[in-house]
Amino acid sequence: MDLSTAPAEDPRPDPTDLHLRVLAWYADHARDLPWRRSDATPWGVLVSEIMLQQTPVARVAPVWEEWLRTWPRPADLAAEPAGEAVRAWGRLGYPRRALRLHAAAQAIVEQHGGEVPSTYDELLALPGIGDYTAAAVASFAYGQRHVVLDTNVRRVLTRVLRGAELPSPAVTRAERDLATEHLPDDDRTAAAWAVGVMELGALVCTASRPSCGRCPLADTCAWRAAGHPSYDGPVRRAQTWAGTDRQCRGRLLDVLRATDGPVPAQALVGAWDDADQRERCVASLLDDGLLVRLEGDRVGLP
DNA sequence: CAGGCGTGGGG
DNA sequence: TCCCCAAGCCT
Repeated sequence: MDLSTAPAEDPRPDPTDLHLRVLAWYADHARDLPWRRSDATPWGVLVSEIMLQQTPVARVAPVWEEWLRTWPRPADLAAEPAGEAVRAWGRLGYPRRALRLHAAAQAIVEQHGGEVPSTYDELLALPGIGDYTAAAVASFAYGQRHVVLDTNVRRVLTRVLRGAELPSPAVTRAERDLATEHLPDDDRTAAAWAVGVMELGALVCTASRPSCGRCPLADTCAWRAAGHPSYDGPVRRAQTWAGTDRQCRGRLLDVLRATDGPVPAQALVGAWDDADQRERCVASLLDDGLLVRLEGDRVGLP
């Protein structure tokens, strides 16, 4: 290559080049996920995004299929008691998401005529929908241009553009600015870029053991060029599990999911030995609305 | 804003 | 076995 006529070297890769590489890679390697099919509705996309918050694709897929079969439109879910959503949620984890999705369906019916709203601000106002999910639905379901910053996108951009292994625990202003600078200008390309970078992070540029040999951005990746330096930022405290309220709440709710209707409060005793903790968790589940107390000293799903 | 909130699979 | 998660949100 003749460098004598090349322009001054820009250490940063050309955004358009990144876009083309990611779009081409996605066209060849994207997974055929049900919520990406051409017949998927905005409601289907929204449901998938809520379910995928902290839960792997493999476990979401079958529940999503059944959910959409049962409640193909927001109004179908909104007409049900919230407990039916909690029951159908099964073992996806974080069941408060089921409650919020049900509440979102009701808000969609009451405030948006039963149609999933298309603007970021309207989506953000729905229960259970934060910055990421609002941007994702607006982008994936409605083809709009938004900065979609999930853990996958953050990791890819951090590696390729900043040369670090992992992003900081919380999104910084500089990180968001960087993502914005690299967003394609037009809606269509920006939406394709968002889903493409996410997929690249999920399949190739993974948190552990990334497959740089299969990465379309390998030869422009700052992290790879730097020799894959290890993460040196603040360490997020490892989450304990055994004996926590989270485990206790899960056990308690599992009793209700396993039966059709309400159960005597006494039926929860076998689910957790520590009586104090059990009562505290029952109280918190009641407070969250995941559990309701009924007459005759019984408890049930809402 | 740090901490709470489920679950089951893989290294 | 034990540890680390996996497309965050809310307070």
